[in-house]
Amino acid sequence: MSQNHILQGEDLFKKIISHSKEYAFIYPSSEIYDGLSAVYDYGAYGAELKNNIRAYWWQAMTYLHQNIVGIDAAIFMHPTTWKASGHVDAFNDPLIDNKDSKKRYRADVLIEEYIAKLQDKIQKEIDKARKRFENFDEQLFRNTNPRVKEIQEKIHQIESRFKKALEDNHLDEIKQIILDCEIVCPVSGTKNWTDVRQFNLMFATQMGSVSDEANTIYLRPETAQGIFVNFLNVQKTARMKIPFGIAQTGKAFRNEIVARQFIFRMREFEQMEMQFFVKPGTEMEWYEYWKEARLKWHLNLGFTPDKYRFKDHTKLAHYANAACDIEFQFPFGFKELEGIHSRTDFDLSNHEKYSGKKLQYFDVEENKSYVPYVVETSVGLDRLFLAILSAGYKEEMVENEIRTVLSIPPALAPVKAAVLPLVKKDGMPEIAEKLWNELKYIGKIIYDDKDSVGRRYRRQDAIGTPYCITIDNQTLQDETVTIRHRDTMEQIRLPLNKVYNYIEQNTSITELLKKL
RNA sequence: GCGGAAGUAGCUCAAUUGGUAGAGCUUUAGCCUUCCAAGCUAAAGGUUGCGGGUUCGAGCCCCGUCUUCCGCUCCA
Repeated sequence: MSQNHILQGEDLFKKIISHSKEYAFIYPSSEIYDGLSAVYDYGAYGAELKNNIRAYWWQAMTYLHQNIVGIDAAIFMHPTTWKASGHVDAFNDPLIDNKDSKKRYRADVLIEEYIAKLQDKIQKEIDKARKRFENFDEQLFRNTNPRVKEIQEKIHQIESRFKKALEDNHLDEIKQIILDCEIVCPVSGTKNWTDVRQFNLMFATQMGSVSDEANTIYLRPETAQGIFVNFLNVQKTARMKIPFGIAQTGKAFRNEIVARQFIFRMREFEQMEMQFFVKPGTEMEWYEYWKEARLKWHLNLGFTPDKYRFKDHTKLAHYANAACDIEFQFPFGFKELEGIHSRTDFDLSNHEKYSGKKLQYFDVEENKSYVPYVVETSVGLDRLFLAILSAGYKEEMVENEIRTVLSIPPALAPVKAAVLPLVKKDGMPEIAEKLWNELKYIGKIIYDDKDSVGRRYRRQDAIGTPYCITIDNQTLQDETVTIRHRDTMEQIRLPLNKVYNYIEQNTSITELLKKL
């Protein structure tokens, strides 16, 4: 009998990475040139699996809801988009490292903390004086006390230097301020600093032939803004009434300081996002609704529920009033798979402000216009891909041999079935070819007549093919074939003319959606 | 970006003190085979990540660089 070979953690992760490459799922980008850091390409079966995951999401969103429609916005967007969204400010951090403690800090935070310390000093002087004098006049004290005046002057100097340095993007000057103020590392206590470096998480490029500042555009760091800027277009032309959602899948780009863990954090990645527009005040109900709906969608894939959990955000982003993640147990621990955020009216209001265009909805029931609130669901397609691989990868002992099998949902499997003539003679290949030609409209079907049938079964196990159809001696007599199941290795016998429906039913995304 | 470890065939790994780059699996072609990686024959696959240096001679030693994994850090 079979015995599970328990794999976890780093061992499992390494196996998945090499399995991905060996079986045409994922390769490092531009590998013949040594690869490109944190960029990967999807191979023959990887691309199929990825397409299937995307289809499962897209159909669940847009087919199963009357009030959700999809769009496909461009990656390039007007530069002001990213000012309105907050990405220009929030994604621009001057960072500095202490060489002794190896700790990294935001240079602007170090300086601000130093200024705060000076202000504490002034406060102490004031508190002391308050105790000493009756009829204490704080303003007078501030204006006259030489010690306080001196510190106040220093703060003023640093602030104006700092402000100018930030505006001019003068990183050397920011470092000089840190040195001049003799700011030390809280951990090592030394002033042994590296240069200040700017980390902009957005990739910039030029549009048009002349490269100057004005032509700088960014590769989108999230797909959501393509939905927000199209809010009115979609609402009016697709005739949507609140509450309604807009769904989109597509590439996004972030110049991560550290991008790691295989395809978990890549510089180029694909998001599947749905922005749900609701009446202000009802957002928390919808937030709860989507939390449940999204978890259910994940659980419907059939992996054990203990691999998923919710994690509430304690520190909320600048746009959110509630946020949580659906975390998945990857080989390297529980990590974010999907984010569900209540984004308030932050994005739409800001786009109103920056564009000067009204982005409001006229509610006939309320007889008034308002800026809708937004509840967002955002999944990383690549992360989901990795989740499915890591949950599905198994090594079993079968008669003292290791059987490697990708136990992934049949509806998502890159190859739906393999057609195998038991031997390459007696007309079996001809029947198999004919069957392949019938089945090919279902999805990717493999024909294989090389090597022993056992070996062919194992090859299909390794890429997660749920069904193997074998044409054998009995087929020649009664037109039945065996269908062998990937997970149990058990076989059933079926008439040739029933095979199409059997495979189609058991591997269709539609059937998976019906279970939701 | 810092620190640690690593990089040899598609995959997993060898290669004595610095002395002719190998094996298993996989792949391809064929033989034999009637249900779970069987056997036989043959073939393919490498500028040892890349670039320098030391040496009569470098996969091995030194320097640089790229990539990956781990730990920090970062993740609106």
